[in-house]
Amino acid sequence: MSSSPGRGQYREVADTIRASIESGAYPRGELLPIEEQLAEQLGVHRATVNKALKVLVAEGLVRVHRGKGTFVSKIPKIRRDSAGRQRRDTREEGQARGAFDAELRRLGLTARSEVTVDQVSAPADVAERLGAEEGATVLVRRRVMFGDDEPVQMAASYFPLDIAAGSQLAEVDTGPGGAYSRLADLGHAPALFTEDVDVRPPTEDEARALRMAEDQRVYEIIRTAETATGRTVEVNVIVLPAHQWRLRFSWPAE
Amino acid sequence: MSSSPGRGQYREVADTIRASIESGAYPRGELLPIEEQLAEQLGVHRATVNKALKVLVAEGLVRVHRGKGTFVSKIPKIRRDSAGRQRRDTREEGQARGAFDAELRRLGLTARSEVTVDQVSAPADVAERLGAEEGATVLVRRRVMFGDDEPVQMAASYFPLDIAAGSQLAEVDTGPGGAYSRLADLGHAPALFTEDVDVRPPTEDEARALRMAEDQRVYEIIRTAETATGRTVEVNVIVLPAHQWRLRFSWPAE
DNA sequence: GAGTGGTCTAGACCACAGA
DNA sequence: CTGTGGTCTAGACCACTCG
Repeated sequence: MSSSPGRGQYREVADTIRASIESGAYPRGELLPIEEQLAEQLGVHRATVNKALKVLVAEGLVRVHRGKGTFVSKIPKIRRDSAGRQRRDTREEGQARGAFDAELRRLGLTARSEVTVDQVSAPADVAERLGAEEGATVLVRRRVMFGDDEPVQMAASYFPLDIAAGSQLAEVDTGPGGAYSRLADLGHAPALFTEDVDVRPPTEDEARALRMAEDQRVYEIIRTAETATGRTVEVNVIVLPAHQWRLRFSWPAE
Repeated sequence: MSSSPGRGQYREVADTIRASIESGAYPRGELLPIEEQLAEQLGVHRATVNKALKVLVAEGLVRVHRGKGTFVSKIPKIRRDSAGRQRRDTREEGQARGAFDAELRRLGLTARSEVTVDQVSAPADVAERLGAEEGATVLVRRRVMFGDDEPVQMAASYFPLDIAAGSQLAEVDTGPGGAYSRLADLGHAPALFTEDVDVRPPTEDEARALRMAEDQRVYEIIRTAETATGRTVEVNVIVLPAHQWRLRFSWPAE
């Protein structure tokens, strides 16, 4: 490794390894050489290689399994289209679910998700958005979504009990058209969606559940659905590994 | 520093320093003690403090000026509302500009921006979105926005020459209502907006211009404006330090 | 030139995975 | 038990800022 164009030898090491990966020297899902070996090949100390690999981890290009080694990532960028034309096309079996499955099919991955339904005391910010009192009991539908058995999304969707209790929203399968169709059936059809998007390091729980490193980032998307009368009938907290997703929004002018 | 709850002593060090900042021990804009001193106070090596500070930099809580020291950040989260109700309220002097000024006023910061106008050969992705040939000449309006003299946004807005050449879009000041009003005057009123949102490490240029560290992230937002006839009349590439911004989108159901 | 952060090497020890 | 990455200390040198 000669001297540096930018600063930081580790950046140059990162560039070299990135180039190797992109040239196909290490295919998707394959193991990289161990750090010690890379260090020797490149003529630097292992700590420098370690730092370089963290750059690539941050970019989402590689994935480290401690004790096993460093792998080239399998998952390409997943697209999420929040509103607009594509939504309608993929609406067969319910909003997010149908779109997610279609998108993963497009990428050649197998989609799977795990759903649980519970009643919990609403977190403060959720309660506030629902216009409920802090600590009020609400229905929560939690979903973890996988692509080829790697977790790619966590979501927790909250509904007011007076609407959701005893309805199909409290069942694992919400039926045709998904949760929004059920809300409509119940006389609370959403008329306006709002999403607040934030980017932050994952919490420790999130890092574990989504198999992320601490120097990666997640999108935290908080979606609210309001009826025409202005009542908020759903708050959905969605957490996505930022390096795996691209978001799309569209809306009419004026 | 005793043993760790999570792993990594540097995380604990980061927590300690974060707590000090949040308790007000180090006010906004003030210098932290130097790394050597923090290391001594906390009984760890300087390299460990350095790593801990990188965590706080990643979160946007502190800002490092090499050779000067480490400061507590001055800029709180800035909100950007892409569509929906708030847009109309703040539309006095043109879209983004008016909303940006209003938001910074709300935060008690002084807004300023620098605009340049040029004709350039369109980058490949911009050309594609504009439906132009690669390398076609287009008009570009570049803007850097500041809050209290810290850069908080870069944007490059591209227009087809056949629409923009010789119009007020080629002037530094686009006049009342901003660029979209001028497009409307010219018979190309935008009817549909689309934004693609991505998160990535800053390029070296971006890191310099936005005074960011390499382990921070930017939002890259690519906005396109289409007329009712389906022609794309603007492509705007917006780069924001991710830790400084929260994005909001809203749209009607169906 | 002195102060301050950024990085590198060297070597050690720890934690986790798998045979 | 061995292999692999994660981190820590120690000490050094460099780059940038400011007087």
